[in-house]
Amino acid sequence: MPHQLTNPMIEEVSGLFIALSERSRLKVLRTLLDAKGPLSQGAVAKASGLKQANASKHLAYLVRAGLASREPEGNTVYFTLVMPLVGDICNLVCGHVSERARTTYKSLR
Amino acid sequence: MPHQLTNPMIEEVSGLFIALSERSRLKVLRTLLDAKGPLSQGAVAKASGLKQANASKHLAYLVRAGLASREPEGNTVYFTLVMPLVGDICNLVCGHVSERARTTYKSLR
DNA sequence: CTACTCCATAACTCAATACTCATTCAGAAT
DNA sequence: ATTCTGAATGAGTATTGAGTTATGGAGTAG
Repeated sequence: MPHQLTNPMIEEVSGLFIALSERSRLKVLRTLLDAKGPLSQGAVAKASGLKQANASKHLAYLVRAGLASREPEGNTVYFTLVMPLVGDICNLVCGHVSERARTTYKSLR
Repeated sequence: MPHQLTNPMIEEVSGLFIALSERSRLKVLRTLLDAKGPLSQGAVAKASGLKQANASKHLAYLVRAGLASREPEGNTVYFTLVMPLVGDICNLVCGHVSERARTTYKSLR
């Protein structure tokens, strides 16, 4: 049974997609997705090629959006992806994108 | 098997999510989703509460993004959703959102 | 031809936000 | 106490994009 896209839902859905629509944030997500465990902010910044302040903001953003969790430990702060949705969406969308790429490629031959 | 979020893919994925992250565009999508057939631009604008010029831009945007198709017919232009992805994503995300709403609600009692 | 409808586009305004730099703060180590 | 490291935050800048208004074009009806 398909879900209905009600007006109040549009707010939330929009928020979620905004969180997922930014290149830098996607890099952070990929980093967290690859590392299956928690990563410190520094590690995320380094792996995704962002500066410290920027990574900090994007990570905070993801936490606010409910996509990541934050756990301080001593001096450093560890972030983990809140899995179910992100993985599913990535699979779905990446599948679609590569599918489309394949089709486009074929149609150009 | 999970798909890999490669660097070039990030461009595309980002573009797709940007297309899906705007309230007005989501309203247009919902309108097209509800009407299972093609809709004229005017009909879309009216049903989604957007002004003509604005609806025109968003529809053009969706076509560019590969989410809708455009078919002129005489004087008017009909738009249709390119289904598979949009429906799937909506189901996935709407399901997640309503799930989270339910959880939040419960945790507040 | 004229008038009307439907759509696209340009110019503009305005708000949002990504990025950087600099600073501050907290915990750890010496 | 001082120093060092990891992280958060504020100010400032630049960019992006949504929305509106107004105009032009293409098709249709009268």
